[in-house]
Amino acid sequence: MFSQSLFEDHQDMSSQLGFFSYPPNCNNMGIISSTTTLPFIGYNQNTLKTLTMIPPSFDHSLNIQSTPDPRHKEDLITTIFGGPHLLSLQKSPPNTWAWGEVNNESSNIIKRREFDHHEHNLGVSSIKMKKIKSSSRRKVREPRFCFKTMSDVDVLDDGYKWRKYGQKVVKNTQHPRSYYRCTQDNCRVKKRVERLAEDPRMVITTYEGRHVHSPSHDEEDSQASSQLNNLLW
DNA sequence: CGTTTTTGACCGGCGC
DNA sequence: GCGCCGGTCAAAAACG
Repeated sequence: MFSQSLFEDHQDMSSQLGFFSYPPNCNNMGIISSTTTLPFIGYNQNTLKTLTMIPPSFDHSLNIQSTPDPRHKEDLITTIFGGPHLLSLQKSPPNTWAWGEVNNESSNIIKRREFDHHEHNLGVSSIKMKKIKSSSRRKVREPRFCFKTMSDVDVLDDGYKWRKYGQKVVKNTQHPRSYYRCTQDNCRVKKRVERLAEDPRMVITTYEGRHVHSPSHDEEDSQASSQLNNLLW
């Protein structure tokens, strides 16, 4: 299972409300923050598609669905979080999935429902809540989202075009961290990629900021994602 | 020849 | 204030 400390070295925890992992049992993990975000992820081995992000103001209740990805014959999971409350998933008894509505002030779960795993076929396996430190005013940060993937390749194809602008060896690790910026004009989104010190088979990818444009697909790519974008926007 | 990568320099935040 | 550390810059090299 994942521990929170695992990620404290990799990203700012101040806005973190929880994390989830996908697929279940689970080489992939996302951070859920109050300021972002909800990633929309299709996962297929070495390819990860982050298709869209839901703006924070998106006033919507939780909507989770799992649909087959026609290209990859693997499940695609949709998660939408938004509105005044953050909604989240939790696996409590095995094979039972629950979502809770979360009070942003207290981080307490104020609603809780459960439903059967098979009925809804969800891919989210766990979520854990963490209290937000609310005291000190801090510098506004671009929303961040990070996950880890078991992968031989460092840079996963996410549909966007990136230019590397730096590389750094970080303390107590043998693998360097790489810094990328989105090549689109006026788009300031960055990502960084590194291997997990404790397990170099794992790649950690962190995105920062929101794209001001849609992915620059390579020809074949657009069908599924545009359908899904239509669904969401 | 335009674009991307490489890589040491530079810079700012933070702890001491 | 100083040194460490992580993030970014930018000139040169590499790439296609």
